[in-house]
Amino acid sequence: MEPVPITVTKMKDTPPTTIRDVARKAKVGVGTVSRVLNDNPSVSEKTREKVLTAIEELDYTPNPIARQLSVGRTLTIGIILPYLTLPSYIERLRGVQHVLASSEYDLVIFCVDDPAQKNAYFQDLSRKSRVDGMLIVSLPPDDFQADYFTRSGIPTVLIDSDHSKLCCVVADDIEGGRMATRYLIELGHRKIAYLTDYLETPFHPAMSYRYQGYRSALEEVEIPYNPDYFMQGERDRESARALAKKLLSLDDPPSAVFAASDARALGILEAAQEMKIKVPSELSVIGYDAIRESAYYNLTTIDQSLFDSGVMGTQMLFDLLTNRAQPPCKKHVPLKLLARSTTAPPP
Amino acid sequence: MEPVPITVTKMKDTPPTTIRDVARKAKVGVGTVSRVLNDNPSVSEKTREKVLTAIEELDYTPNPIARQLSVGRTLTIGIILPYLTLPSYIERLRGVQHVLASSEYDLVIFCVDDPAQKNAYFQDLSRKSRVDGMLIVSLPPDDFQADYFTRSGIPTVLIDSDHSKLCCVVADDIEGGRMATRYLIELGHRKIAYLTDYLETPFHPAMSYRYQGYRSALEEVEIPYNPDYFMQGERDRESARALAKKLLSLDDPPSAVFAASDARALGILEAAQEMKIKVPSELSVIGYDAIRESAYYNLTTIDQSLFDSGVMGTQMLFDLLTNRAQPPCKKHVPLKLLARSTTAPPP
DNA sequence: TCTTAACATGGAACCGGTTCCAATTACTGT
DNA sequence: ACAGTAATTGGAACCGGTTCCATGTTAAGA
Repeated sequence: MEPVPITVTKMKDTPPTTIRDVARKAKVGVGTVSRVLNDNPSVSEKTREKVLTAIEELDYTPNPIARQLSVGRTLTIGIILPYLTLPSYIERLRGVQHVLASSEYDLVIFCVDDPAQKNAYFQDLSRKSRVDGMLIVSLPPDDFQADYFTRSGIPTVLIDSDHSKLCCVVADDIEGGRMATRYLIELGHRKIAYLTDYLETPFHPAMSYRYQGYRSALEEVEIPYNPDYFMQGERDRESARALAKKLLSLDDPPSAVFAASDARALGILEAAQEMKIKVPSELSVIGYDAIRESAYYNLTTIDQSLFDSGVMGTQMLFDLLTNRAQPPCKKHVPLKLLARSTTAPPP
Repeated sequence: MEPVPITVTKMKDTPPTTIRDVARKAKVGVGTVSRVLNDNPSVSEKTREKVLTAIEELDYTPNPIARQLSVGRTLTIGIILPYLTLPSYIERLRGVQHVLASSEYDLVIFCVDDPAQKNAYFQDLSRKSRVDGMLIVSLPPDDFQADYFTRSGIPTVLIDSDHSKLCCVVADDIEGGRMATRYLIELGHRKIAYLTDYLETPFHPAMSYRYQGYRSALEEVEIPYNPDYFMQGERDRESARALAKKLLSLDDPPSAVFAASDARALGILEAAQEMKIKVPSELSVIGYDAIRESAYYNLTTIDQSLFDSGVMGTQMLFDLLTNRAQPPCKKHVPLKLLARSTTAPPP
């Protein structure tokens, strides 16, 4: 139908304008053109004018790759993160993005779908795509991999995972678990259930730390641990709902549930609703993460500052890049209990 | 506390190994090393062995930037998309990522927070970060900007927006709106409300196309348009809930609501629940987008294949890159009505 | 055994910038 | 007017790869 746009094809074959073309046109040396491009003050106003005119006339655009090669920096940072399904990853990504937007750095993302890919990225990344620095979200490297990062000389920051040799930004998950449990205890609960991931095959260990916090808070006030109140399952809402139903059908059901993630907590709320159990008067529910949706349901939860963790990680990476910091170093993101309306004293 | 890891600093200053170092060590020419690196068959097994050993011993990693400069390709594609808050953007991003993961291309993302930034990216992008191709999600370029993309020679594909000069992957929003409305009509509804964004200041025009589809479906069966049944508001769930309450409190409330997005539809479901209006027996609700959550609530909705649109856009971009296609070209993503359980004949 | 083609290899030139050094020009003070 | 210093400027060398061409080697064919 439409005529093939010949001009486009022609343009592609035109050799691109280089800095030497500009220099020739402006009758100056390439060095001078380069100085103009980089706002070097030692260029006279007259010459600068000439060069700018030539640039304009030739519609010249400097080639960033060539620049990168000669200055040795790519002005790019990479981020490795799990497949973008969970809101928590996205929230952290947004934090990273927020800091980068006001910098001159670009962000290239590597999504990890499966463990094999994780290893591939971890061990082979710098070969294919040179970045000035690297952020890794929620994916703990093993010793060998950590060593690779150190050795490769690429500044690296872990967000939401931990390694003694690297810089990292983590939440104190033990403390978070303790915080949530203590809050329920303070409200007067003693029958407190815990709903979590499978601990034995942890995707990453945060869940088991939260569990430790839970156990320790119980011990503090000498509430005996009741294995019936401990449930493991998939990380999605659906399976949490099923588990919660089992839990609430016990002969002696808990008066409060601590869910290791908000997604699960929402599943519990639904189970309660279906079983006509009133929240919070008959059952208290506390979540973990403070995802956006949690606000919407007025879920009491532990806010682990997801967005801020992205911000902090990126700033830490900048500190590494400018030699204001040296690995290893470790920062904790602040934890905050958001007491909303799914928790109350027991009946 | 911890001793400063001196080794790290030392490493950084070590000049990196180059292809010439390898050539010297293996006692071959640089060309040969390059051929080994690129699996060029015209290298004898013996020489290849020698080179590989040298690479191993020197722990050599080729510099991708240098490679990019000489081959003239960056193996990177860029994506411009709105701030990552809406699930629909993320879903499309995942589609893009899915295709890229099995390719040799990297993805660099540019998030647009505000209109000024959009313009900045649109007009200045190729200067700072050379990419081989560009994907643009949901952000329609004006004529000037479209021209810039054509002129710059960077293959560009629009996803979820449209321009006569560029390649694009779009959903037929008029048809989608018609589809949803027709479905309600077929169920027997005649009092059908429409809940949408503010149409007069459209972030992008899809919403108003859906509205056109809605109107046209009504006309087909000569149902007069009732302005009371038309409501505009913010794009979030909360405001949809408020609007829905107004709508359902009318003297003659609608028997069905078509929401221009799933987020809104969920808000409507909540409003109905609060007002003790049974869905679907007393009220039918249909959404748009088929976000993940919608499945969870069994929401009837129009599936506009968000993930697939990312996939298709990326494939189209590859076609451009390999000259298998020429702009402009246009593809429609398939639309599918997901009849789930929030719709039924009117009472 | 000699010719010829196929194969393997070294290395200069190139990609398009930056940077540094030497050379030129402009300006200062006496 | 002139030395001495500061401000500009040109351009070669460099960043680290790829590619092409000329050359040397080997194997096949007559």
